[in-house]
Amino acid sequence: MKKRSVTSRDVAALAGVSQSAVSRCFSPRASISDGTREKVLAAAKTLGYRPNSIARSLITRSSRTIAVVMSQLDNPFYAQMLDRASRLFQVKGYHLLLFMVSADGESKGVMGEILQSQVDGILMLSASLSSSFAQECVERSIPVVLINRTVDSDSVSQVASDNYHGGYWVGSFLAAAGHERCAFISGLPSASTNVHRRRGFLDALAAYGLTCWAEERGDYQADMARQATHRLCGGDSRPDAIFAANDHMAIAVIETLRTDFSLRVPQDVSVVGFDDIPLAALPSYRLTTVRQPLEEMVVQAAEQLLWQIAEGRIVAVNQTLPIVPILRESARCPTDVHI
Amino acid sequence: MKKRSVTSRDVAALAGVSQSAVSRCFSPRASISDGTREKVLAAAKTLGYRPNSIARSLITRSSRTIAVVMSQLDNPFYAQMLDRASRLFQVKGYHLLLFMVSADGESKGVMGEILQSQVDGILMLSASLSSSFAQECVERSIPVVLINRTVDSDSVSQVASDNYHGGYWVGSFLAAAGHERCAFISGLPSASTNVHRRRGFLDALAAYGLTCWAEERGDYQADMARQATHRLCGGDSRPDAIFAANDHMAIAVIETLRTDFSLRVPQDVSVVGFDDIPLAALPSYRLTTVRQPLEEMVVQAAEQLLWQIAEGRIVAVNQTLPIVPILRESARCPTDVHI
DNA sequence: CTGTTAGCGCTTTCAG
DNA sequence: CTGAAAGCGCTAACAG
Repeated sequence: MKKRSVTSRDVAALAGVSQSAVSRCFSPRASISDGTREKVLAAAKTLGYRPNSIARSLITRSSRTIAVVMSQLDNPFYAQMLDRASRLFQVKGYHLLLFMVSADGESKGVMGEILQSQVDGILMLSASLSSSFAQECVERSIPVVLINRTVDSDSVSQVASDNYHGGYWVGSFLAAAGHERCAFISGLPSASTNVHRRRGFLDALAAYGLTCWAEERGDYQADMARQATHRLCGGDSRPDAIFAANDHMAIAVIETLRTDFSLRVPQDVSVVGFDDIPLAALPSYRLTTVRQPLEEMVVQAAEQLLWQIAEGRIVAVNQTLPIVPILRESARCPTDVHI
Repeated sequence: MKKRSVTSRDVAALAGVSQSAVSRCFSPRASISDGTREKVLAAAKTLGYRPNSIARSLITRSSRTIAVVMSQLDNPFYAQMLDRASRLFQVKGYHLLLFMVSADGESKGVMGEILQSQVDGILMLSASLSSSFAQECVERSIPVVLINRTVDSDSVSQVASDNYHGGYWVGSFLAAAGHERCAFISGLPSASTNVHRRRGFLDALAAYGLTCWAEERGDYQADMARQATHRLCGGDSRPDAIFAANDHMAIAVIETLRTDFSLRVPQDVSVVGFDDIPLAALPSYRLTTVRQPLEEMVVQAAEQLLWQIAEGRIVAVNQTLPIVPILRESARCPTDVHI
């Protein structure tokens, strides 16, 4: 057991004031005279007193804590998002409680724990939320914001980049450059990001009178993308362009193409990704990709969460942020590029 | 304000039992009859009751929460560690509270917040801890485990890989292969990992009658490593081997060598890293490096933390885990390799 | 096995 | 401005 810690009572006794005076001393906007404050602060210092935020949370009904749910910390894109979110909330006086779930589907158990942990808000970084859970959050008036994932509920906020048009851009870019056998390596089939990127890609291809030459499943994972590349190029004919649903996979595709098939990128096969992770810019890859406004997405999500918390009510907002095509050298370009 | 939530009282009233019966129902090993349990559970379900863990923490003096302090989420090595740690603690029924600090030195403010947040333990992932803080943690009997960082205090536990011998291996490997101008790109000067890797490297070189040809500061950051490479190779002569204090920098070094100086690795310059991040194994790099037992380090750190928490007392232990040299093709090999 | 009774450490009216 | 008093929701003796 932990040894009894120093309480506001102890400080009060030493300072010769009431316990509530001590409390006021550590409350932002409470009226207290300078004299008392000094006595209290002095006593607090000698005793090494720190207000117990658990007790504070219990009474204020606010833990100043945000739950972050995510699944893929190995994808630098989400690692970076977490980094940003953490620093951002820290500045606002909130702490992050981290929950990792398996890639697909939410862990039912985990969501239960989140609810019990009395967080003030929930941030889902590309993790799925069941509508029954969304419902329960609303009932407890805990705001939820999904980043890059949608849910069948009109009560949670969503922030996403324009995945459809990102996919559309890739499709038209590839088609305009004269590619005729465009393949798609998908992300998680259940992920809205994947669905939208794919839809956009297919629609663009169709607009050029093309169909997707082949489609393989990659689940947003590097090693699955590697296998998908093998299926794509192992036969008699092979694609002349591959759109991987994210950069993480696209890098794996490029490596596989070069190493296992001695194919050059983009001379033999064009490769396009999605996200624009730092790695994509390295000379070894020079990956043509679609940049998601990472920073902006986090900022918007945080703002929505914070605003709802301050307001004390749930106001669901759907935001779609514009993407930015990034032209590098991993894909052959149309003669004159129309972005 | 949050709407009043369902409490154990409400459940008790509906189930027609006492409030403490409800409490027992949700406590692991409390004696309660099946009949009562069913009634309570039924009532709880219809009301959507979830025990408030804040209130529970207040009385049990245990938040079942671990603070994780780290600075570099962009380094995949630490992202991976966080991932592992998170899942590991989750299984044990603990939650992680994430605190990001600036790369060097601890944020004084952050450590204060950690103390107030009443965590049961603190895990420092390559983040520094001042001895005064270590002291304060001991006084509150909050166990602390540092991973890959040491602190001048005999009351906190430390888990690290054998950085000295890792560096030593690199030095002797490079020297044995006949390299004569070995350069070192350092990590953070204040980091114990950097100090030990460097010391080992220098000692090995000395054993071969060599000295470090040049030393540049990289602070464990990719872009600083790029600049360091420029300083190293921009002059009249250049090193024939570069030891970067971690893989993250080594990758940047290779890219820079190839792109900005048209140098081949390892024919013109050998490059060795440290960590063995997933990227290091990619065909584009095939980085010779020193693997740290990531999984094992996290497991050991978690065990120590959990054990101390269970025991209720601080027992500082220093663990040094063996490293594993990974031979790939980014560095020229000695004719016959003695590992 | 169950209900009653004290609090955990703090914030927050409410008088003075 | 300050102290006294009443809980926040729950656990943990303690009787019955």
